[in-house]
Amino acid sequence: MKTKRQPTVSIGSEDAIVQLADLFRLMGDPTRLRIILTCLDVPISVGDIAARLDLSPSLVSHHLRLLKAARVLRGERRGKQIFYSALDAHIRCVIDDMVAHVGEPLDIEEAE
Amino acid sequence: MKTKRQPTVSIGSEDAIVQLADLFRLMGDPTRLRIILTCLDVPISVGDIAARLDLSPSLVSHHLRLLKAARVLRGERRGKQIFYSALDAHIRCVIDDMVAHVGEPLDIEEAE
DNA sequence: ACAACATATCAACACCTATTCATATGTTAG
DNA sequence: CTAACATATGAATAGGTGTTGATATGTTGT
Repeated sequence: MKTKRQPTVSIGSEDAIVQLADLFRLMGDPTRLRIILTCLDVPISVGDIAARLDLSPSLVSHHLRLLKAARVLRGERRGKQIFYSALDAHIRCVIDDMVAHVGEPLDIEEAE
Repeated sequence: MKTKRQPTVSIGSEDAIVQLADLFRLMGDPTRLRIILTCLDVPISVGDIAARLDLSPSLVSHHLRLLKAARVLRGERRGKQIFYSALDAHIRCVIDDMVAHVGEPLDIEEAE
């Protein structure tokens, strides 16, 4: 019996790795990561994201298209505006795990 | 009482976001992600990584430098060879969560 | 219908980065 | 010390990508 659970998708597959890397790359841009974080709490419109993060609506929309295509966020039309929110809770888990990683890696010697 | 635990690092900070994005960006390259995955199981030398992934030792070394600097992997010299392994278990958690995300996001309509 | 607003798309540029090849550093055995 | 191996580093290049500004699409009101 192994302690670690079997992953849902076989990691060895080329396609799976590329798909995973695509998602990580999407979160690897500070602007896009900010947009993701802004959408995690509550659905928010494109204009409000732009205003809160001090970005042009055009840029926000560009990033939202990528995030929507990658199924990180989903957009729901409500009148003129479109409200974006996280598609599921996994992204928050991923971010929390990474925050935990950043928070405590300083127990090894820092030899250079 | 909130259901979600407080993150270890305040996400709102600019530096924290950039640091997180840096880590995600590192995992956002398929070659680097493959290297990370190869090191997760057991410490492995640069040459063995290159051989297993069919990459040049030079390229592997380049990526390992970045991953070591970002504290994703650690290198331990053993004779002529240097064995790389994950610095902590968080990276595996991050990947597992992302795999879970990839595995089950197909419950919403796929309208295009 | 039109006007006003919200969002999306297009093209272009500047910047970054992954890869390759050559070379350097470091380690062990003889 | 030299030779052979393992890894690291440097420069150069090709391809990718974030950002901007202009324009287009879509929606609501009058």
